[in-house]
Amino acid sequence: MHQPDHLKTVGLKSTLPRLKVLSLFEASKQRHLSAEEVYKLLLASGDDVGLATIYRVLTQFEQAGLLMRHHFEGGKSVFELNQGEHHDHIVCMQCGHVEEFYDATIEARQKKAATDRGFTIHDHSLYIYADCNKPKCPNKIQS
Amino acid sequence: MHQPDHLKTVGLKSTLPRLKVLSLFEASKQRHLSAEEVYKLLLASGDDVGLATIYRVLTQFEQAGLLMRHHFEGGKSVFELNQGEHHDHIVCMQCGHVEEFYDATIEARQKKAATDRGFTIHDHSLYIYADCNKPKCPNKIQS
DNA sequence: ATTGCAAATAAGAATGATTATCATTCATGG
DNA sequence: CCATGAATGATAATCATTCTTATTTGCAAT
Repeated sequence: MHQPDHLKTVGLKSTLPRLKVLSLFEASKQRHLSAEEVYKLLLASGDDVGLATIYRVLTQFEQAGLLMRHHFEGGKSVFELNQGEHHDHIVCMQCGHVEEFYDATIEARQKKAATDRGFTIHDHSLYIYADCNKPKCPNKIQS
Repeated sequence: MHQPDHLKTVGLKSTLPRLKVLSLFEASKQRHLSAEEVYKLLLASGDDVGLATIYRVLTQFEQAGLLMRHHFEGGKSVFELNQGEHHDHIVCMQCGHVEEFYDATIEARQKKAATDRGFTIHDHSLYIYADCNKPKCPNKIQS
């Protein structure tokens, strides 16, 4: 998926903490992780990386375009691997399950809404909050 | 705009702090206010309401449907009067200027995206981050 | 291999937003 | 008017995040 020196190609030195964080995102079943979750997962696998470093590295990865930051409800940021294609999110308010979707019409209408008002669009965030109605939905938010 | 006992109709006692906060939103030129801003504006007009009360009242108003809470970038919540019609927001990243818009197509496509995946939609948030390109844009975020 | 220095790290203090606590005060029904 | 429960305000607590600082590391040039 990544060359060992992929970090260098984005202008970051290949340090152990950064490699650990990156491979965690590549290996994890959960696409969306918060700083706290990354911290705990690394701890659990024996890699004791300071929480401050996690925050720094996540921010660096975001700036480098490796990760994408999302502000879901709840005041904490979650990150996901930026694997090319843009998409928006549907979040289940019961179990926290996240599904991604992309709708070209929505994208186009957004651009139009912005340019019609003289704005130059930089970015946008669209989150749909819903119930997933899955039988497996544990009906509680996973922290 | 509001009957004097409008608060009662939503199950809240008509207390001074609540009336102050409500009329601030009704009077203010800025539709979007944070807790801190409400606090300072009330202070400035001689009404010394505790910050904790502001937070409490804003949350109560949100639950009562009087106010709508938004999570813009920057980690703090902003509130606006819930005056019926739903709309989304374009936020200028330079000056913080906010404009509202409504696009029926976007709304419809969102509903479709959710139901197509078996979700029951509860709510959504769509923020477009952009440059407003206004000559008056002071090119810095207003805190 | 050694040195030097910028970059990176860990630890914890500091910050900013928000919530919890709790004694006091207030609003409202009777 | 008065009791009673709700609301308030001052303050402490909490939570996520950022900053500070001392220390360590990467790595290129000796």
